[in-house]
Amino acid sequence: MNVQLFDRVKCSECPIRHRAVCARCDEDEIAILDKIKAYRTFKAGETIVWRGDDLTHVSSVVAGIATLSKTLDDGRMQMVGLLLPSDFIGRPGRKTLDFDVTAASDVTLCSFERGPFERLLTETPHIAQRLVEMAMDELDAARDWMVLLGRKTAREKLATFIEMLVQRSHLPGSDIPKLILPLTREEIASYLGLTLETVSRQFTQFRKDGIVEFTDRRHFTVTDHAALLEATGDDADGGVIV
Amino acid sequence: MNVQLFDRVKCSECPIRHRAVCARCDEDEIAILDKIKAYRTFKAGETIVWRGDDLTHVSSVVAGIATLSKTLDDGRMQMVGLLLPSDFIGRPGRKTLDFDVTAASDVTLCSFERGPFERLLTETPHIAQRLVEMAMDELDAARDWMVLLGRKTAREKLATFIEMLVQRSHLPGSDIPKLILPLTREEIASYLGLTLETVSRQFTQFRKDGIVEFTDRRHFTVTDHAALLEATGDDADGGVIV
DNA sequence: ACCCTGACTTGACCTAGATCAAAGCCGATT
DNA sequence: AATCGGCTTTGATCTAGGTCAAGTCAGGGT
Repeated sequence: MNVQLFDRVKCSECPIRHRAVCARCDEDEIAILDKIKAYRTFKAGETIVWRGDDLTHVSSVVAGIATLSKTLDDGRMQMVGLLLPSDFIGRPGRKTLDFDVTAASDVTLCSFERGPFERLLTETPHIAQRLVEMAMDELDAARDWMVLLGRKTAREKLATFIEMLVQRSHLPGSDIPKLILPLTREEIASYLGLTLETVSRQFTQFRKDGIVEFTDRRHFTVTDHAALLEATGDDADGGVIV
Repeated sequence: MNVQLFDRVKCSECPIRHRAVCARCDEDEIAILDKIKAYRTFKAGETIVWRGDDLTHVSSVVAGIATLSKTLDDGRMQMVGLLLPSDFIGRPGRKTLDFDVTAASDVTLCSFERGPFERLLTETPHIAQRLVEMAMDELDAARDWMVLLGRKTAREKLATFIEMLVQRSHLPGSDIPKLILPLTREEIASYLGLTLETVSRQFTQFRKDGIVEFTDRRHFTVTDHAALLEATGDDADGGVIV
């Protein structure tokens, strides 16, 4: 993904136009955003926001993947969120974040200065509404993750993680889930409350079970989606009765 | 807590007047709420809202304690939130909840019918703002809990739970934390991602370590608050340097 | 007073996943 | 093409916390 390229993209052609914080905006509102937005990019591994730092910008992720994580004094780390394209960084009424935001891959953000953006919020209910909606979705996701962290086995955790990738990257048209693994084993472990060794072992098991197939370390396909769902430990059926 | 009593309480004398969803309302706005509110009570153990059920009312907890919990098909359960007085049940733009809400003790709610309340929301920014603020706080709490569930030891989990009780029930004036344990060992275990036996063992350990002292099963005092903080595993010092 | 009953404690044992340690693998660098 | 340095895999061992199984305790009802 080329920054310079993105720099010239109009909102109307933006890949996340209909999912991001601007999703509900009409043409006039988009025109305002278009004027005050600025793309920013971060290399894989760079920290986008430090916990507690003054948030100069709020942003939408346009491309790439970022992680939200918290660290205990002794170094133990827990990821508390994963940002994929269209996800938002920043919160109404907060100047700081209580976690680090890190680029897991190269990341392109569509950013707004916080001050102007918050002023805009008061005048543009479509943005405020969408922001609240997105925050509510995050809260739901956080609670699902609490169940995963508190009660699921290592196998169930990894299955749930893979299924989440399928859900989030599966475009309604296509049907063969060919996936890119956006995180290292260590990062996945941090997300799932496991160690990297356990994650690796579970991947191996899924391979042996014929549930996934790797082409290389970062690319794989789900070869048995039913078995994957079964392995998540969640209410498996979405209403399908045979 | 007597229902009949509460039925006659004016908002202006309500114990949660300045912390609940109505916290920012002025006298005129409160007058409107006062007219459409209704108290409802639930006995300990009763379910207040079933996951997925149509939410007829939204409510603030006035007295008592309620739990939010999710259950996996095979019965494993994880609490995903604890509602204390002033906490809110219901969400802007949602007709259902994705978890069960259960009365852990006898509970008194201040309820509004969902329809009228949501209409009110659009006209009363003070309520909408406060609701968003409270949701954001919940999201923060959920993320802290993810760290607890994913990375903390049993001892750290229980210490964090007790410290949370201290924080939430410690009125700024008083200074001897004499606490009521609002949950059974099993419920605490469900909240902490542990088993009830482990919770019991850790309580015993804290007793032996002289950190807490029980008068009976539900009442105790924190006798060594510094040691309690130390045991939580969090950044212990709130800036205090000796 | 005396059961019940449900909540709690304690002990013995077991296991999933952590920890420690050693290779493999692969892309980047020279 | 050889070396290097991050990842990743795999194996051996350890342990925190789960599981199973007795008790113990306290309060409420008859």
